[in-house]
Amino acid sequence: MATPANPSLRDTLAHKIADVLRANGYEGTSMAQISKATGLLKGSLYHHFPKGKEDMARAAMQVLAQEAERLMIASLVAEGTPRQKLEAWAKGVEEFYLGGEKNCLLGTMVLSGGADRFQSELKDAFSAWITVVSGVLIEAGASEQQAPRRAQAAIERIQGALIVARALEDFSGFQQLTQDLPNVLLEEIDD
Amino acid sequence: MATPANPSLRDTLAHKIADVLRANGYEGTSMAQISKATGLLKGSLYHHFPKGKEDMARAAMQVLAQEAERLMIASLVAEGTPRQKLEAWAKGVEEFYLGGEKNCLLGTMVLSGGADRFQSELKDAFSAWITVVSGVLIEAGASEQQAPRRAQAAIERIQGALIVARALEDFSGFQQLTQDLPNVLLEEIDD
DNA sequence: GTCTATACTAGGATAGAC
DNA sequence: GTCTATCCTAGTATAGAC
Repeated sequence: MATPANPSLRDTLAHKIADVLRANGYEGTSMAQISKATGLLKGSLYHHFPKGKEDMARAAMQVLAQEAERLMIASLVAEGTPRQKLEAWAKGVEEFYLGGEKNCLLGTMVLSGGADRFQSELKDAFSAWITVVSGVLIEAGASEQQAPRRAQAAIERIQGALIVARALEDFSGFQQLTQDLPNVLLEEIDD
Repeated sequence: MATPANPSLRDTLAHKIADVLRANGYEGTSMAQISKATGLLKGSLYHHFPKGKEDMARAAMQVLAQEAERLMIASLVAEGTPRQKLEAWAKGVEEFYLGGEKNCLLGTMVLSGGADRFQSELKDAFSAWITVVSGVLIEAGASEQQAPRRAQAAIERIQGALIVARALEDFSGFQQLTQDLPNVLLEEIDD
């Protein structure tokens, strides 16, 4: 199951680790911070993540992928009109990133020294995300050429909005974005 | 002058350091990497940047701000129609980020552990950038409410496109963006 | 202005007791 | 499964010769 009712301890830890990584980046996160965030001392962490920090980051990416699936992707592949799906998606985006206050772990990894280490995971995650959004746009009447471009543009905008919001210490731009997303994506769908 | 004909050694070093920081983030960049990139041994670097790594990062941000001024901002405040300015700007964006292959130091800082340390600089830099682009949009007939939002959206998109391009190992999306930017910004300017 | 040498800390990781 | 203790390296920074 994507989100089990009784999450394993490992998953619970991974979730806390994900929070630290989202806030500080891969190289910017130390074992000491992880220890503090999880309440486990260093030695104990290696019991759950034998390969150390890289292992933890991978687990963090996995649990967040599950949460993203639940909050954002699921609505895109559910029943409903394209507009309904995109509106549910936008709402999930808002929730997943806590109105812009939590960074995207993927984006953070790309810019914080994890790009080489996790290249294939990052590529796959973004590709998959673009593909699903693109599918809804095709369903809404976009051309096979237009749809993926438009989907990628939307995801780019989300990534950028998170950065700019954090820099400006003003999250209204991100919240504005999640409100506008469905309309922007469906606008002039046939050109 | 923004870009002196004979750049000081410190500026030359700062530029090389900026490249490393753009690629690896603040916490992801070590003195060893900086030493290799500049050709100076650690001890020598402290002669030019007494306060160490933080000093170097600040200097890197300054020289890149100058380069950004020259390549991107200058055209926005020069003579010409809004469209001409935005087209020159988009070309500068393409050049400044080397078609998407070089990250934005500002965005990188935000996500790689430099957000707290350089908060005020990051805020000022993004604010200034948004303001200048917004000015051109107002000149093009956008409302005082619409212009800054649209400008911020464009800058968000640039930031996000850099991340996604790097993750996908495909820079065509970024290049597409720089081509479309002027049209997107001027589209339906009066709503 | 650059070098060598060195100090010192923090970071990641391991072994083994409980 | 968590702890303590320890190892080792890499990290930042400093002092002082040249």
